Amino acid sequence: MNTAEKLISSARTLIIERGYHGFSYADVADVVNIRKASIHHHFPTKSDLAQAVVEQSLSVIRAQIATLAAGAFDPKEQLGVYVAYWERCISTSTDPFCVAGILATELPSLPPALADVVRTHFADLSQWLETVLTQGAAKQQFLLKGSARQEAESFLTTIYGAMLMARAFGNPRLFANVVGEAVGRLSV
Amino acid sequence: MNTAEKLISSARTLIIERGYHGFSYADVADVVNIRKASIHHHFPTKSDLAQAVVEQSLSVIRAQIATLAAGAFDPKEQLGVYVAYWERCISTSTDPFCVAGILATELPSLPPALADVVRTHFADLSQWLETVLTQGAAKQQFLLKGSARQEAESFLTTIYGAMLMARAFGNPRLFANVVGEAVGRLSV
DNA sequence: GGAGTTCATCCTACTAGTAGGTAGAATATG
DNA sequence: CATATTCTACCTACTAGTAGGATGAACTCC
Repeated sequence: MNTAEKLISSARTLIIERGYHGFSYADVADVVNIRKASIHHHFPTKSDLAQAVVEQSLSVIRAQIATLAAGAFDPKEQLGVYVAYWERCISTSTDPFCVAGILATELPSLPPALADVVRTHFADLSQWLETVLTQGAAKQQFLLKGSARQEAESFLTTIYGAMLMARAFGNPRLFANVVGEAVGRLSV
Repeated sequence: MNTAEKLISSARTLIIERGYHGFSYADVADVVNIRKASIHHHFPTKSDLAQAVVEQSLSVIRAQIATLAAGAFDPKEQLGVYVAYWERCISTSTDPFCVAGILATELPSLPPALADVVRTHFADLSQWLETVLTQGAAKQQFLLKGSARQEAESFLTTIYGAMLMARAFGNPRLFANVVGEAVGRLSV
């Protein structure tokens, strides 16, 4: 892992723990063991650093969307992998929150360029989910009560709400319980 | 409205917009039109001020719990009032988020005393909701698929998740849509 | 192949500005 | 008078960001 990657990684962890306004270059410098000023060589501003963190997550989502466009995939399996990913993150407490979720809370006070990336993250994520649900319904894997768009919004509400409630109640298992029920409701 | 109340009110608005780490005494001083140092007379520390904000919300919840204990109440109506309150807050953009929800996101980085009040807020809120659901099920107003505790956790997940998604997607109507569906699922 | 040059990286030392908080005097208010 | 409230003035610690230099690896050119 090169320096830039280390900076992104530690910034990600810090944002998840404390939010954008809750961490500083000094914190990152301590973790990566580099001088504060050196961070500016890689990321001129704090917003740039945070943007890089979100863009890293975004690239994963975009890769998934590309897989979808490529054709053959199993919608139910894709949704399962997505849910399992977060269940694992939260139950093991390694990055127990989505960085875009934390930043979304702070959206009105974020630098405009960073806010844009966060909004793009949710736009792309919901587009991916909508496609998965549409394709899954066509294959009789899912039973949608409303439009794919509505169902995607509801499902993301559950995912992000459950992250927040797991944190509020100090109970990582809450996530798996609540999300598991939502998946069950979606399945035929 | 006396000075302390003004301070609490503006701190509430600022926390909702920017989070605990995103506002300062200088911001509050600007809004209330008072010197920064004068705030310390009413609230010695920033944590004290934020605690007062959460405790104000908490007292409303506790009043509701007391109403429940007193006996006669209509569970379905109580839930309707709760949901309508937030729908109004979010659609009119006057305090479009629950202050405890914002602070819950920041929980790991909050001063311990403040974190305690936030956790108490969620403990009391879920207790209230659990009672409402239990009583409503007894009166055949609600149909619970799991335990009242599980249903309360799921419902709060929807409420707080929908607040977050409404902010992330910049669409206040998302809240009413998603929460409305959750209420429908609960109703007989 | 050696000399000069460019470039990325990281450093020390610094800036202006803001953070939360304090001391003590001035001013209201009962 | 006494108490509550607000003020000016200040403090220390920290913020993001900058200036300018040291190091060393890679590239060019004769």
